[in-house]
Amino acid sequence: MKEKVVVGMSGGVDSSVAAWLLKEQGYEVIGVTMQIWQDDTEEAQQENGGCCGLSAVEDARRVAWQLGIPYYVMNFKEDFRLHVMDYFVREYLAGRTPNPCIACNRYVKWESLLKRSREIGADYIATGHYARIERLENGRFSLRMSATAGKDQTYALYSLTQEQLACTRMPVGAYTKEKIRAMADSLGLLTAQKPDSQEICFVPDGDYASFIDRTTGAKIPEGDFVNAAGEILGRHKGITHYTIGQRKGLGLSMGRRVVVTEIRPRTNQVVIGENEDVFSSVLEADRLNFMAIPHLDGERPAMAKIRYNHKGAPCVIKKTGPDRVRVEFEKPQRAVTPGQAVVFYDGEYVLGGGTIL
RNA sequence: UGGGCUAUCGCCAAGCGGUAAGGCACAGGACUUUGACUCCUGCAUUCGCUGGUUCAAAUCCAGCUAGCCCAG
Repeated sequence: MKEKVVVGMSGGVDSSVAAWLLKEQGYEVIGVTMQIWQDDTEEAQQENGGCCGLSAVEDARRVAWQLGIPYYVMNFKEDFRLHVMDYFVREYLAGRTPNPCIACNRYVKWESLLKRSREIGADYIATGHYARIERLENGRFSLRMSATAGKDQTYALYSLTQEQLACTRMPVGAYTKEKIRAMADSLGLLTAQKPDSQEICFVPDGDYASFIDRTTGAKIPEGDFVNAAGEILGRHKGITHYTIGQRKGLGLSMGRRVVVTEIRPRTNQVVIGENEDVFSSVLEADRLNFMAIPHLDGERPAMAKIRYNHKGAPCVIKKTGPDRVRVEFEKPQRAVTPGQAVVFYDGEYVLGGGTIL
């Protein structure tokens, strides 16, 4: 009896090849595309699909047909709205900078999709992420960076639990992006040449601030740009337009590069300072999840990434509470931003991670 | 209406007779399954206005206009 796996198909190259690889590995594969934000009525479906757009369903359906596997579309709009879009808006209004992809992975892709997949008899779920799931000597499951150096997606997956990792497959993690495309090409998959997705999928035009305005139904109020001394430097377009370390789009010509150093939702102020002011050697994080280790005892050295595209920096993690750690970097890091995730690594393996406070 | 100073891209600012630096801002692109960051490209045929001197002026001269400062 073959083991059954549900592959989340986004309509892109990676998940297309993932489905094929699993079939090759002997699984009974079922293709599923998660409908998460597309408006039923909105037919203005641009070619810009992101990871879950319009053409996504058609492309995924065709690939499934090419591979000869059953294919379904599952509706996760409610979960997505609740755990991703609402969270996204809430965080920005609170002056923090959310990472919607991480929330989507955790709540929608793994919680909801896994649950629904089990309901239809699947043993596993799989995705086209560039990461490897491995079982360590200590018996725990962990994520290992993908074989493609510059294309590692473990950062966005740090919140997966042991149970979730145990029943997940990420077949493309063992290959390079080039190799995956080459496979898609030789298989004649129509998604072979689709460009990588990017930006926030539910904000195709990239104007997330306007998206927040539309969602809340109210224009986010303008406010003052101030310096550390409290002097007013100008007017900002609403705190949702900014994040720590940002220097573009400020509209301030101070004669030198100037950046956002702090966002104060209470007073609706955005603090401006020098680039040097935005470097920090320490950070605090909570909402922790551990992978390679069951929990943290005392302290331990590690490499930490504070954003998706961060090379990682050496640090020491110190437990400061039941669900709280203090991270001390060897060297100051630029723009440690509340709301973003900090993910710890031991070599290529994910130790765990949390949300920056 | 005595005296002095200054007027160069949206902002700041080089230039001092030889045919308009740079920075910031802005725009476009690259990068990127988050926001940012970073990188690349673009951005004054023109120097407050009008004349004059000169082969040649943003650069010298004159007048005008505007702003600032000091005296009244």
